[in-house]
Amino acid sequence: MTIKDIARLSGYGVGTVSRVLNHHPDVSDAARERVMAVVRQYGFEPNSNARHLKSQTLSSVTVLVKGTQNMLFADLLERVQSLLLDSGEEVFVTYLDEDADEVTYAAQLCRLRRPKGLIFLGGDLELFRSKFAQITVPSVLLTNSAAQLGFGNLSSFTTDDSAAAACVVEYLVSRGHTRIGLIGGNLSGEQISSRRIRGASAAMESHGLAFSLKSGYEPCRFSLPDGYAAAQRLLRRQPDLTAIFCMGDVIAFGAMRAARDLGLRIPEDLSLIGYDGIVWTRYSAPRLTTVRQDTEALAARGVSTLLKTLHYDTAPVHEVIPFQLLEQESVLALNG
Amino acid sequence: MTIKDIARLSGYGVGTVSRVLNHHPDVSDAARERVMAVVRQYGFEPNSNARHLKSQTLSSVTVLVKGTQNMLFADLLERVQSLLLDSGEEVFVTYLDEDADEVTYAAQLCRLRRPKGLIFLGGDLELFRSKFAQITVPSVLLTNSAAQLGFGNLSSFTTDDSAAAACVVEYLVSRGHTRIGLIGGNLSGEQISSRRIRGASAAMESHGLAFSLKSGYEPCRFSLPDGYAAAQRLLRRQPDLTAIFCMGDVIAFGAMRAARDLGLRIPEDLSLIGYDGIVWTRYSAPRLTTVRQDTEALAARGVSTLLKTLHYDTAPVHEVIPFQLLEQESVLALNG
DNA sequence: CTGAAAGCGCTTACAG
DNA sequence: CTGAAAGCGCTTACAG
Repeated sequence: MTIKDIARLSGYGVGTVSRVLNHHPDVSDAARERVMAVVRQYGFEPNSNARHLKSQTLSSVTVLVKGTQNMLFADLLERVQSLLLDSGEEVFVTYLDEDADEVTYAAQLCRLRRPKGLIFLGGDLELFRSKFAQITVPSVLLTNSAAQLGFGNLSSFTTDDSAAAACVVEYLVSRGHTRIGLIGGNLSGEQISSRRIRGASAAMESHGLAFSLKSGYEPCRFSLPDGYAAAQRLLRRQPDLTAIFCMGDVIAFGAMRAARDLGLRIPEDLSLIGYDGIVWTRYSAPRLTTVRQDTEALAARGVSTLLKTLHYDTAPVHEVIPFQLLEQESVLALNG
Repeated sequence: MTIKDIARLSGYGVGTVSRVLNHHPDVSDAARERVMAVVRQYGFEPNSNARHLKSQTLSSVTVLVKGTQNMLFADLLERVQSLLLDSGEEVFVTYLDEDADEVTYAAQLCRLRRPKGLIFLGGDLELFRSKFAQITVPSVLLTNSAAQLGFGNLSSFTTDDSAAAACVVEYLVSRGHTRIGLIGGNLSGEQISSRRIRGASAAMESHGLAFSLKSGYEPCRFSLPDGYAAAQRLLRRQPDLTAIFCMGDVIAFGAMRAARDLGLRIPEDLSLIGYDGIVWTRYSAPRLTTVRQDTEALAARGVSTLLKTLHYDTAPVHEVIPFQLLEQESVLALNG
């Protein structure tokens, strides 16, 4: 069943059928109705390859997810996909390793697949700076800011990671904590987590707390086992810590288990604070105090901006989405 | 940059270039080397739409994930995608709602996108029985058995859900539990969970335990909030339960929180047992006793079977992958 | 082993 | 408003 069959069956030419299918205005109502009747009768679906070939028009929106274990991205992905589908866009999802080069991958994808737009869930700014120029389709980066990069086709929406991390430290200090450790993410490049780490360590220094990245920080990937291992290393090295700030909730839950296996109670013996605000933080025992990123707003703003830049030629948008310190049960007040 | 440019630049015709690109044997070494040199020099990538248009050859493998919150599928997806990529297959992922009609969706996808193969992560057998006939590409169903359906292009790999559920009940009974509740999944249709529920309730009956689906079972979706709500309903109705068997780990963690909010300690006041064996079960407090599905084997067997049926015309395969009862810390021995 | 040519199923100026 | 025709970038018999 091709457009030719529909033409024959409806008594019109293929041109007219094509125009009806593409909601072209210059078609008579009679033709539109007749053609659609036949299309519906046979359940005809135009061949996507052929359509994109000729029109050189671009196919679906592709979402690149950096890291498979990061529940924050799972949450964002669900929202993004559902918003996109609601707008009638086809969605293509690809998972990349947390340490993969998402920009090079995306560039190759563009050559092969000609997506009409790209949404990055997570991204290393250093890679964007050096390689994004080869990508020409409208793109949106979520959870990191590309404002400084100045690409005409790249918007971004992010939490103010540095402020949020500082806010966490303020909170811990206000609860009497002075020996605070840091776990998770990576300082290399400009990964999402690097601003958090820098923000937190700067805040500690501004409070005159003795903190060195070398002894008070352990990098790790965003997964339970990695959080577990990092917390063990840190707690062995610095057994007198009263609080650990983890750069992701998943990491924090790994750390929670590690602390318990070392005989520590949460929060009586060790306070723990996460980042992201995934659903699990509200179901754990204790419930995890964390920085809640507004995934609803991130997804909504990201998708609507992408759709806009897909249709009109608007300038890129860069926004900071407010976060919220979600005070729950995993931090003990030492002073009160 | 098209194949024509490569032809011009290499001094050969487009036919020869195409043959080189497709590893066709009837090409001279000289032509192959010359063409590939030009291809590499310009980083040429053939247009995927055009390629698939003419050859009517099929594009990528599509993975349909039923349910976004189900961590078991996240685990399977990661493995499946990585195995497929290792074999040089393009992978396309689509998420569907837990209650969506995956077969109708897949059929439409086949018409539009012409995937070369399909992998279903979860599926309702009733939908497969009534509608899968319209799908003609090689397919694999994971975590449910399609053996009884007899489709020539549908393989399946699953845990023996009914035996596993019976095993859970045996285990609880052997620990002295007699008042056991059931949470999660859906009895309607032939969802993945329906065998578990039937297997468990049959095992209880065979032990002469008073159990009625009506009062001892609460259906729910695979998510933390749904598990929470279902456990609350069940515990309010049946406050004297000593154990609850949850049809998924995510549900069990929701139930754990609900029990605690009702003032119950796990496992001292209430034993909890899950299903799936997701990573979180090994990091929670208490660690969750659960049925561990062998995701590594499910993914490996599923992918290798799909690849085989993609290339040769082999008969479908249906296998039961052994499960393991992972005894951890969430079940109390009442008789010990 | 290679080239010229037809054709995959659609879209889109171009006439009318 | 509509049709006939060219063409998107590739693959694949068909000759040679």
